[in-house]
Amino acid sequence: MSKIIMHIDLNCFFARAQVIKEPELEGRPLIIAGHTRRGIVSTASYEARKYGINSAMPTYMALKLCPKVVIRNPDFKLYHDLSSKFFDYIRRYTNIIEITSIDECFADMTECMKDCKDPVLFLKNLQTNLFNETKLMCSIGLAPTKFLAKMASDMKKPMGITIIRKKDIKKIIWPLPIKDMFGIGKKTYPRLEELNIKTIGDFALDESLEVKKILGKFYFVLKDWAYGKGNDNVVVEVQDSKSIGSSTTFSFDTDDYDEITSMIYQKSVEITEKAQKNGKIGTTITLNIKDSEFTAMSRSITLRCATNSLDDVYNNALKLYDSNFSGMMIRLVGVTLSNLIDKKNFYVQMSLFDIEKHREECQTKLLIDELNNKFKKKVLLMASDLGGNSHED
DNA sequence: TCTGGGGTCCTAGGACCC
DNA sequence: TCTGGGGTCCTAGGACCC
Repeated sequence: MSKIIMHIDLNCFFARAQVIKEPELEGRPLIIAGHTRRGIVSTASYEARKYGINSAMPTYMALKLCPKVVIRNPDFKLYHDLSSKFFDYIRRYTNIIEITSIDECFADMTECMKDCKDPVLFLKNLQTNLFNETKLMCSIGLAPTKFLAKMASDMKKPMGITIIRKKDIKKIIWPLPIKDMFGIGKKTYPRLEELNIKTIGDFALDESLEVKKILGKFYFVLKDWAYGKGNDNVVVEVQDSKSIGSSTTFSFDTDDYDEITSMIYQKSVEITEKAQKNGKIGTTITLNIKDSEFTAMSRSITLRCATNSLDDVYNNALKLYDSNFSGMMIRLVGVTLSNLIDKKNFYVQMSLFDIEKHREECQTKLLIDELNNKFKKKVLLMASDLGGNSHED
């Protein structure tokens, strides 16, 4: 017996949220965008899209296409509040919901729709009631797997409802262009098209080694998806974040040491404050750089002891900058803390030996190399204590 | 006036250990 | 003696998603 999985996605969420806040913007071309030299469009209202404006387009280009477009900066507090209302609303139907981003989720509707005679009417009511209560618009997909539900919700916007049954896969999913398949992005689809894979159906039927090579182990996942055999397990638990990062693009590329390092400091402050607030510590500090040619680079260091102290993060990020990128013209700089664990689990992750010998260092800014050297010496000492027996394979 | 910012996951190569 | 093989961790880059 297959499950009934719903995917529900808020239509132009950021733009819609702005209209809810400023109702006089209803019906006008509106973009949520950074209004700076290098700003880009985050979301465009349907009225703005009529002018050819799209997400990820530079703001100046949007202005060129539609000089009277209304521009608003993102308001994440507003989005967060509306997003909570949205998920609370869905929970009235089922508690089995998996939140995949601020404006979309999967819901396992198997129980709540098991005796439903008219699923379209049921979903229409869900959609209309959400609109009446919150003024949020959504598109809904219903299918036996998460992949199919996601594809279904994408098919009609705004306020669409699409149901895909297993027997309809070849009719509804297979004719879609391969670039519309979830998981196939702008780098991969041209390569597949070159191999004559133009639609999802072409991919489903293809057996060639070249395609396998392009997709790696993802190939088998996608293949399952295309045949309706994908994952139908809606996972409720919020998974712990694995990294916390922050980056900024300079208005003008720069090689100014003070400007760059003070930005690295600022980024370090942001991520350590967030980590501290969330009770997270991490071992790996990464410095992200984009140069004038838009080439992304990164350098990282993994510490012996997890940390979220500003000193640790900033000093290591600075060291990575000094030794790799100093003097280079830079467009963007970012700092990321990863390999995160909960601070309360910290001591579980370390042996007693580590803690006793290095309690002090772990809380300050001792680097992995220094620690490693100490460990090596200690290990050698221990080995000689044991009579110097060493194992050879 | 060309191209934001927050993430996740995968890959490939190297170091190191046994 | 021209030199295995498995496992783990780390690094850097890349693709994708919202």
